[in-house]
Amino acid sequence: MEPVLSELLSIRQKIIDSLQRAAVRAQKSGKLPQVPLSRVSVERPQKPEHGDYATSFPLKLARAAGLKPLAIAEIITGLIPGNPDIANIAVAPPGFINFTFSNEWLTHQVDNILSAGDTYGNIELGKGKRVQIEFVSVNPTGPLHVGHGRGAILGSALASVLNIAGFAVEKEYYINDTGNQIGAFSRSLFARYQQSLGIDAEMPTEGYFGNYMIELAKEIKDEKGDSFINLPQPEAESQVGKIGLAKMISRIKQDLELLGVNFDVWFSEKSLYDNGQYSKVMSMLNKGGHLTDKESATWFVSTALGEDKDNVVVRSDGSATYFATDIAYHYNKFVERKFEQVIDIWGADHQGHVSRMKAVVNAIGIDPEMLEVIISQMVTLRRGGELVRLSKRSGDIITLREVMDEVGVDACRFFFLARSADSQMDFDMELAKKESQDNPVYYVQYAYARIASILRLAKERKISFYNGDVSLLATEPELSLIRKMLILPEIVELAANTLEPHHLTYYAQDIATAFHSFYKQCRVVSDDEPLCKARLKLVASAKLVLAKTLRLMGMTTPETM
RNA sequence: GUCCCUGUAGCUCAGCUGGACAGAGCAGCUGCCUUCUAAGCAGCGGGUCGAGCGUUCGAAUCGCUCCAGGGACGCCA
Repeated sequence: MEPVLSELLSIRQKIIDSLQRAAVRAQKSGKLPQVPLSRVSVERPQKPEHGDYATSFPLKLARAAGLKPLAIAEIITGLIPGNPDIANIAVAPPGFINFTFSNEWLTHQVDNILSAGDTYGNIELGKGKRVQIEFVSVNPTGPLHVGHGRGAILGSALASVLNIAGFAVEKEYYINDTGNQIGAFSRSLFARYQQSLGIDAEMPTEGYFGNYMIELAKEIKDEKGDSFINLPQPEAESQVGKIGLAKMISRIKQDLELLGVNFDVWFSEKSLYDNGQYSKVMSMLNKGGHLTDKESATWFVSTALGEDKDNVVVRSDGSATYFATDIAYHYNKFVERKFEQVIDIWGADHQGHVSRMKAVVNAIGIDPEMLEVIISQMVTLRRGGELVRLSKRSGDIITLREVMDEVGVDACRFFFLARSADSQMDFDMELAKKESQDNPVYYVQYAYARIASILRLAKERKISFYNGDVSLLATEPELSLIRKMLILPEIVELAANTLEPHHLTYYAQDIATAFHSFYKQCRVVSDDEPLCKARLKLVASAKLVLAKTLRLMGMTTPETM
């Protein structure tokens, strides 16, 4: 599908170009001294009276040029040729130039949005660049909790944004299916399995004590009977562990699907050993002089790359650390699969891992800039103000599943998405439920449902509006709504550039506000047939914009509420 | 001790690639349902943007120093 070039982004570029050319022309004619011209940028003014776009270019130029900013603004403005799309170009103190779209251009965008349809909001920022985004990647040794939910929602929304921003995105879940914790998991599960058969088995001290392990063991007992107790213990642990692991993974998959999160690839850590890539990258690092042996273990010499300490990659017992397989994994991403950009979303507890991972990426000859790590900060779960522990190893936790069941998937997604990954968040379930009446989630969806209701009525009355004349849209609420709808491509651009999908939630509320206000002030289905048709076009285009935004956030679009 | 994140209205948070009098939701207070959904609209009140210094024509935004909260510093992942 070929993305439709955004009219908004192209008119923005035209404004920038016209400013640039006017400045050059001013210099040629001697009105402006020959000083280096910085790159012109335009921004969106906060106040509507300052127009649709504004530049502070004259202010930036003033010092070097030795002229008053206002004078420069006047000179440049005088040299910008007329454009029917721009109704007004105004100079404002202390030296801004403000541009206001013409109503003709604005209203025409309604038709543009309608013809773009589902592709409205798509931009060509990524130019097909191959991006891998890896997130969640929770050890399959326990159920997902709310912190994982946050990462999952962040990752899936970011992937959607990057996708419509023109990147070739691949979503991946890295399954830690080998190593220490899997061993502990298997031993714990086998102990629980024996217990479920009435055998007095002892849980390993490093084991997983959550109730889900007891249920899991019982499930295996019910399905497979007592056949495993006759095997030698290591064999039995391994087999029971394998079954348990598969069950855990499928449970995680189900929870994520319920949350509206899915992956293109489920990548097995174990496969890195099976296909030899782990040994390959280790010998590569060794050849590069990045490894050293001391205290009978093998270390990655990160101090040589500016880190404050070295890190073990192979333990004295010969087993690989988590860091070591992560090196192989990133080698696989960059070298074997040739991703041009890799985004990892990790929890706050992995924050110390970032710089050594970048160092190692550098050591295997990859520009560390190609690896982008987003740290999603902690979620503190509360219930009526009381703190709920999140530790996976100790007993009972509130799972993501329970939270989803209690507050609803849409609300979950919106709440988690509404905060930037950088800030810790308190998630009080009682509050989330209590506030659900006056929730921003419903506010946005309600706007959508109202739109659907209008279009239903129009259909009932058999009003066809394909030939509506959008130039009849002239009142303030109508034009404000159009202006808000136009921003979507810029929001997509912003979210993709900063990797911050939380902007979407604020945009969604903005557009809902503009619509609710329009709805209150402008009757759509009426006897004034030409106006009715024009407004139906506006409403239909608003539906597209709202649907697109909600879908990007992974939320549902209810036709009625 | 070192490193990372955060500190903006009573509460939860946007804004932070410097720009025009600091924003939203919730909570509080006023009004508005004979017409497409009042889960809505219109309005009011509420902030020394943690503190200080600096850079700049201009700082919530950049730099430095403090203070406070959270997290990380394992041959765990």
